[in-house]
Amino acid sequence: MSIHNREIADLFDRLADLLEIDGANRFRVRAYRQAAQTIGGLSETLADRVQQGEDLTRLPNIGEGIAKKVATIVETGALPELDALEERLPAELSELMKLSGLGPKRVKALHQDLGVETIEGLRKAIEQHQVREVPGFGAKTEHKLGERLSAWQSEERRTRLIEAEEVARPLIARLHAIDGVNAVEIAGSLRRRQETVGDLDILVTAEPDLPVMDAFTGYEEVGEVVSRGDTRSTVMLRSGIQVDLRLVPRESYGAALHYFTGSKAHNIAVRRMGVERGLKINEYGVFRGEDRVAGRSEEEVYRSVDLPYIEPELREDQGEIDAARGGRLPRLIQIQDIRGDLHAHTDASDGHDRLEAMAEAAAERGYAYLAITDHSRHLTVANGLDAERLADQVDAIDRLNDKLDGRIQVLKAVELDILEDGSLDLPEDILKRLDLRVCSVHDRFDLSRTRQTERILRAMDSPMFNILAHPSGRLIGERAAYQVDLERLIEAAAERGCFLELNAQPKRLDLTDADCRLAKSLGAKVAISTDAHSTANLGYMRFGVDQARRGWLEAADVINTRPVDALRRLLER
DNA sequence: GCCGTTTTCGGCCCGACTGTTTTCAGTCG
Repeated sequence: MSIHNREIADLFDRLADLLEIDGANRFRVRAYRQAAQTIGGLSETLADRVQQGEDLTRLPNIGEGIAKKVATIVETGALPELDALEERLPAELSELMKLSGLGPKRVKALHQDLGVETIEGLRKAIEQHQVREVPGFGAKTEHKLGERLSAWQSEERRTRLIEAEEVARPLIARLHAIDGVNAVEIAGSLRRRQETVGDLDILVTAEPDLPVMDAFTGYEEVGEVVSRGDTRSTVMLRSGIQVDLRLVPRESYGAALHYFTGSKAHNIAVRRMGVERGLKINEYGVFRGEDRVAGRSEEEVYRSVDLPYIEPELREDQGEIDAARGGRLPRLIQIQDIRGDLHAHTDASDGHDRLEAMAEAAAERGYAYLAITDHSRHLTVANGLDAERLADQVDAIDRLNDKLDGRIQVLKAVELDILEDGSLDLPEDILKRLDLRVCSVHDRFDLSRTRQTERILRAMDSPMFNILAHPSGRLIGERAAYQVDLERLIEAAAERGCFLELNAQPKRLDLTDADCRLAKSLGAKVAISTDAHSTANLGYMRFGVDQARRGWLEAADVINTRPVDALRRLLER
């Protein structure tokens, strides 16, 4: 099996870590990190491209040297330069650098002076008060490191977007309530709508001398005040989420929002464009010499480097700057473009609400259609429907549609299990009575990549197959994706006139942003669906749309932006 | 180590906060 992009990127990240500890040229270190970022963000499988003899130097941040190293990794699975370095420096030192407060210089000092090689070794050194004796360290640093070490090991996980929003909401409200505060904005990865966020970044603009920092560090959910200054403070909430607050004057709003939204790589790229134009871009504005020439709005910042506004979801330095420069930015899909939901359950299987209630709720959202997709018989834990019960539901939907009088169309559908041998869970005669069939894998996640891929491809061969639901099966932070060749599935879907679901459940968000880009590049269209198990769940649609935006999708790339007639035509195979 | 409508060599984003320092290095975002 070929090596994943993520694994290649990790090798370069580890190489960068150890080189940094070793005191190598910092720009060389950065080059490896940038290469790792490029590789990690690719939607195509790099190993396949290498094997096809493709020239990797076409990729940003990949030159002759790194291209050669990638080829070696693909061929042998190893990076010789990293192996050589690990002869001299323990590999786990790069783990130590992940601890907040420890960078390359301090890790090197701990290693050289105390012989610390592992996390466990650091713990012992702290307990024996050896760390405070190392030059550059002191008792206070030692104490803080000890505290962070315990907290860090108990949980080191990113927070899902929906939970981060819930944590942010009351804090935002508290800051808003301060008299004289102009704006409170969520920035960072939450604003970029990344599926998980590491910390929360909040930007405040206010008149001078307001008690903003007091309100922030005094918030009742704060566990530890990590740092506190006049313009920037960091706290750790009791929930384990770190929050950074940045306070700037009103005229810096746009520059600060841009700076604080990131991503870091995007900011660097924009600032570099500034340098080329003789401008200095920081969080206070855009400057030519001493003169501020822009910074009130993000648009101004972009305009100063001759770029159009770039949506936050695109700011990953994954080609958006080039696209902006060339006038090729996508017109990202918006929530208002969505005309219906194609995956929803009722209490006939494992949903909470009745058919009528689901239809009403969808109509209230302004949808033109809602597909009812209860589970099929094989999924017994979800009370899956057999042919008979499904036939009853089909009749019930017909009656309901008559009653609804065109306010919304309820589509007759099913979420059909793909069985282990690739056959579908219900006979064709009942499936033919449906408007569409959403198909999914709910068991045997352990199949080999080849068998899992063939299983789904075989299912797609059936003319009954319309949409592949939650294509990877992952649950963010809980369950990894099953092994499958998604690229082949996407190609197959495009060839056969099938579609891929972007499941909008906040813990699924399956497809990923990179998968969406891959689907678009291979000409496959996507259905953004909530997989709602209650009327409230229909509101998850916005998370799916956000993920699609991160995947550069436009309304035309998504089938449930179509009116119902056009949708029906698309579903004919 | 990468990169170039100025450049194939000489640059490489920018500032805040902390702790250990007597003026700044290290770390972080």
